Amino acid sequence: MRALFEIPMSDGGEAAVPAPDGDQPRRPARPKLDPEALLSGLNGPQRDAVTHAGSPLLIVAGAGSGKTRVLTHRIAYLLAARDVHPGQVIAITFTNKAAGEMKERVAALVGPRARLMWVSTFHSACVRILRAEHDHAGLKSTFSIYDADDSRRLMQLVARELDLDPKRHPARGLAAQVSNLKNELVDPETFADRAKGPMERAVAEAYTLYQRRLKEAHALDFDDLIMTTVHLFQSHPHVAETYRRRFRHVLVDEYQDTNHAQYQLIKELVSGTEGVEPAELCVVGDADQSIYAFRGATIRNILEFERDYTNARTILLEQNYRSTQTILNAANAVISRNPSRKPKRLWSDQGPGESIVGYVADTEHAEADWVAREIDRLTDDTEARPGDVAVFYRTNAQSRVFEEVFIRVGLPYKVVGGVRFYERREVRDALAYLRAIVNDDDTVSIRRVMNTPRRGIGDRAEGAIEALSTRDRISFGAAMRRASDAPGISSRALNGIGDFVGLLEGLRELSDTAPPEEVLEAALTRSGYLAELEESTDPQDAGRVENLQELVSVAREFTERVEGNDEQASLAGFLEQVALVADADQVPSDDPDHQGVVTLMTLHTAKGLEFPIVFLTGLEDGVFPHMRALGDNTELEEERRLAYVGITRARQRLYLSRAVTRSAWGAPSYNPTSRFVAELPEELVRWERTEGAYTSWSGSGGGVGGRSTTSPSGGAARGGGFSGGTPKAAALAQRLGIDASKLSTASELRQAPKVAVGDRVNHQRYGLGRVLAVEGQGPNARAQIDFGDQTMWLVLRHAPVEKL
DNA sequence: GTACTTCTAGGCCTG
DNA sequence: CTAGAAGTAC
Repeated sequence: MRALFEIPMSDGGEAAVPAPDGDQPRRPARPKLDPEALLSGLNGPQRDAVTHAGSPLLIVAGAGSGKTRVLTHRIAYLLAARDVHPGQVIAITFTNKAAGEMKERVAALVGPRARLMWVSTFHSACVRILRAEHDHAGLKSTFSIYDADDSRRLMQLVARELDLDPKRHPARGLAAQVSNLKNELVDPETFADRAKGPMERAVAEAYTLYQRRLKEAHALDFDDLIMTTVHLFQSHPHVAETYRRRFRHVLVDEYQDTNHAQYQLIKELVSGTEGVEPAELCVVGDADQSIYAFRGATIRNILEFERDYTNARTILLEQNYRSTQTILNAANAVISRNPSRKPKRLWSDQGPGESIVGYVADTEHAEADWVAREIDRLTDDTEARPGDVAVFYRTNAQSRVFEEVFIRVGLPYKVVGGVRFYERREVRDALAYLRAIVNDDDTVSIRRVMNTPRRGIGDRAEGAIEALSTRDRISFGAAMRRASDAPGISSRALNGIGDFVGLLEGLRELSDTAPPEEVLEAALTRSGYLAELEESTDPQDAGRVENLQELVSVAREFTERVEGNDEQASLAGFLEQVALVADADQVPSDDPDHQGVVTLMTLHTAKGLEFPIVFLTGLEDGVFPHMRALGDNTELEEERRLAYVGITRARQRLYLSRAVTRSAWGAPSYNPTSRFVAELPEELVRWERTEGAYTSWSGSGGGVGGRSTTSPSGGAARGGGFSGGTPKAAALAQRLGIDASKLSTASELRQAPKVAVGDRVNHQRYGLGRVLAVEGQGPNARAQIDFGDQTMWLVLRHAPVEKL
């Protein structure tokens, strides 16, 4: 990593002159950056937001109001008109994608100098600070970062150690509560003091031990990254002062999504100390788009900004450059139902545009049929390409029906969400190997892979090692090296442990000289992990091998990129990169036409995106708004904001649909119309079909035959899958700044497997079978397959069948 | 007795 | 789909 406080010469060759504050008279502008040019093309409020100087600034940016443009131009303006040095700017976003985009757009305005700014997510910024100040924070520089899954595993160990009843205190729940406490900056001692009742006391105990185990493992979980940084600033004022001196301009995007810890972090950064003036703060957000309360975001941070920061100025951006006025009217109507909301009304000069179209289907299948037919009509009329269309739903489970129908009619699509690349078991296993190599104290990672693949080390042996480590107060890794001292350990287990210890040592040695991708490959081959997958007959394992290959390429790209910056490619650096990238965001590719296929995603995932055509589906009370929100006004308001987010994604056409009956958990349920539909002014929506129009023609998905499109494999993914992680890997690669086109796309498109009579095949649902007959060719090929208990004809292109 | 495999129950809201 | 339980193999 680059030295933290290096302030090199700017690209123009001019010496950097840090400006004490913003309000000084203008100097002659740099020749390349004309402040006036930065303001051209902006509307009034946007201009004000860019030029405002001095007091804290809140930019309330409605959906589609040009928020990123304002932010990037403001940064450029600071440099151009106010002589701010880029090294004095820190801009914080929530996703890596947003950070990358902002960096790019600022660089386009101000040139390579942009590299001197910190533009990063909260988590990345904190890691950067903690790595630099690790000795002050009591950490070793190679600390591990635990994601939610690692946290849960550690919590499970802790809960077992404390003999907590797993029914009353599931690890998941404990981890969630601890996460909430950390987001509130409540440390274990404080919570233990105030814990009341057996439930809270159990949580307090778990939190205390969990935190101790984390420390022993030299690991931080995701929430720790923020909390530890805040505590570091509070307990080491001189450290805080260093950063306060450096960052004279603090900008925060998506401020409505900040939790208390993040709020406090910002507060620490911008508060003045003796001899240090407070930094200039600018936050951007939209309370109406706050949809992350469930993970600690608190809308109060944005609502109370003016109270938190005296002299604060608020600027409203209400002109929308994305949607038609009809769509905005719908959005305004829905969101205005939220009480105690600050008034804001989006408007557009694009005119009313198309009417919103509504549809009431009898079943969820009929709903999906209608969506497919409508997309087909739009594409046939060349009003849109599939890539212009997005289908939104409340929960991931709802995607299944759409996938089934889209596969059947041959409509190409992709699902965004679901199991992410880095969440896949094989990827996590591989990363656990790497973490065990880097950090010998990382108990969670060591325990994860010490018997993967099988080495004959079972629960009993694991317990014996743990007992030894407790008894002799040594780390789990150290105890493993002295396994023969562990009482009651079997010789079989001892052999396996010996193998594993030797393996790690060899890999550790290799990692001193070899780049990450080589260490990774060595770990996978030497451990036998790869061989086991390659020999497996389970068709899923082929995809796993592919995913591991992707991970190796990701590592290789990392090495190449880092070496290009004259930095040493370390394993720890790679792990850090992956840990941060693997966090919260999974954002679809930025491909201008969205890869030419219809995009399916949840409403939460849709935030920040836009599509010419949007289908908002499942508009039923109990589905959207979600059942769990129906009885709670606060949650209902958040659901309404979610509706607002969904509606405002649409540029030209908005479709609304619901199903009268929908089967959930096997049983059909009848849900009333979503209350959000009733909140729309009637004249905005043209209902193509309403309840009571029982001319049911669902089921056939008619009229879409004869296509020769290739269906993406996404449909098979959810059921346990054929699609490897390739699309996700591509997204990951993109976020890592890697050329995704270099990644294999072989598994992206599902081709009909070529089979002949007598071949053995594996069907995702029906299992092993033998081909009895084949008929037709190419996309139309069908095969008769004997599955033992039944025989059936299947269209090979659609059936989740794999040749063995 | 230990490790490993198979089975089934419980779970899904959203990142 | 994942974790615990029961069953099987060594």
